[in-house]
Amino acid sequence: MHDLKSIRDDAAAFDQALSRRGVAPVSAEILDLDTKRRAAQTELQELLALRNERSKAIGMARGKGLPVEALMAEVASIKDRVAGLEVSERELGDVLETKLAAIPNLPDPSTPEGKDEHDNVLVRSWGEPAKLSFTPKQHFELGEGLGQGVGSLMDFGRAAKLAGARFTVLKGPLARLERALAAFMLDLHTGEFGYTEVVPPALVNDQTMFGTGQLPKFADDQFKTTDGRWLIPTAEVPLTNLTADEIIEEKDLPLRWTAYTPCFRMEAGAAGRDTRGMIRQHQFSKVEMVSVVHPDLSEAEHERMTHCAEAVLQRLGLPYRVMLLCTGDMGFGARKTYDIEVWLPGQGTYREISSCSNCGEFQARRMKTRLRPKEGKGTRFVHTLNGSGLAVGRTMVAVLENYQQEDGSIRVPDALIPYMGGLERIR
RNA sequence: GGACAGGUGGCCGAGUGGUUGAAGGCGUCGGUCUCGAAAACCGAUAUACCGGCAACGGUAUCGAGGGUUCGAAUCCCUCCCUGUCCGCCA
Repeated sequence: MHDLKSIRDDAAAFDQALSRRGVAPVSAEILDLDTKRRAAQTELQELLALRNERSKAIGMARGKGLPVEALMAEVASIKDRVAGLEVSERELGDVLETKLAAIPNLPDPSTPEGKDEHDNVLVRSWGEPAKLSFTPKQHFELGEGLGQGVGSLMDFGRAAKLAGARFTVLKGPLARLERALAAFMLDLHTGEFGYTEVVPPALVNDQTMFGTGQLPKFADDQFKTTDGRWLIPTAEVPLTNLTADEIIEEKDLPLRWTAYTPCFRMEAGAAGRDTRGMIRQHQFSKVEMVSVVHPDLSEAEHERMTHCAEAVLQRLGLPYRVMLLCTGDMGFGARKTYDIEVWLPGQGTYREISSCSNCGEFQARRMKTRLRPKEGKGTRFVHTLNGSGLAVGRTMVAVLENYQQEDGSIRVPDALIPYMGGLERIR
């Protein structure tokens, strides 16, 4: 959500920043609505002031036993005009809100301009893709080769029977691998990086989805329940909204939260993409990191958070690269995003496994999350950040493909062996 | 799901139609006192928006949204949430 004052102050700069994202100029329309709404508001408030003043006078006159008929007639005439102005002020305000709510965040100056993922910029890479003496398999070939029949460790067929396409059933050591990965990630983020573990609701209301920017624009990407709630597409939604409608003391910042939750996505626009395997599912689990920070510190926090996500891959020995997303590939609420892409030997390519975004005050304005500074008066909007630390399903894919052996078995990464009850090889 | 009781400022809590943004207390901040601290005393202490260069003025907000009224924290309706009891249940 954008600050009307900032659009008023420099409409050209606002439109220019939006144009970097390929969004057509909107400031003229917004400012026109804003002007009309403020005019209605000012007139309304003047009338209300008059009404309040006269009403008080009625009360005082009554107290003194003086006649009040003339005053009452005057207030009655004000009332009709108030009703009309209230309607037009509200309608103008609603239109304005609707327009504003659909405008994406402005890109940070350091976000490169570009059309799509081809214009993303390589920031750094870590690890060397292993040179294998055999032709590596893709994760689903490996997974489906483990176990047989109803004992299959990675079972897409029975998942389809239970729920349809884009679901997976994991069993035995692969089911445990999912749990091991999640526990390993949570231990790292809580034990070494200062995040507090949270178990949030996986179902949230409209307001919560609005706060982080999923609504109103992206309703079609979400699952909605019959009682009007939404299945979270990411734990970013409940974690970030923990601070909604709050004024936080500066001394209590930064807030750093992590949660392991299922995530649900329609994948409406992804027909035909990643149809095999568990890269793109309607349900997947993810360990998410969220930070709520003082506005002056969000850039540093963004770098820090990205390193926290990278640390997971480093300890698992999985090669990756960090990409700075261009304006055209960035999400609705972000002003700057790093994607971490892990090397998948079976696919012979890097695939996204984490996305770390600085949303600036964009979400804070939608949520009404402010901070009270130690010094000085008033409040400021906080900055919010979120990042995957990491997508658990995709991390499993990466482990399978990078640790595969020629016989189709999977070596367990050293860091995970304790979490696997000492198991060193999945076969 | 049923019955009852509630939802007031950072917290506790008063307030059942009139000059109440809201008594009182606690907390917090500033000051007096003190070598310093405690205590005591004095003062300050919500948010958003509108108008204004500013000083300042105004509007709204007592869970949310409607309604009644000249005027609503106070009366009516709907919804949400909390508590207690009952039912059910992982």
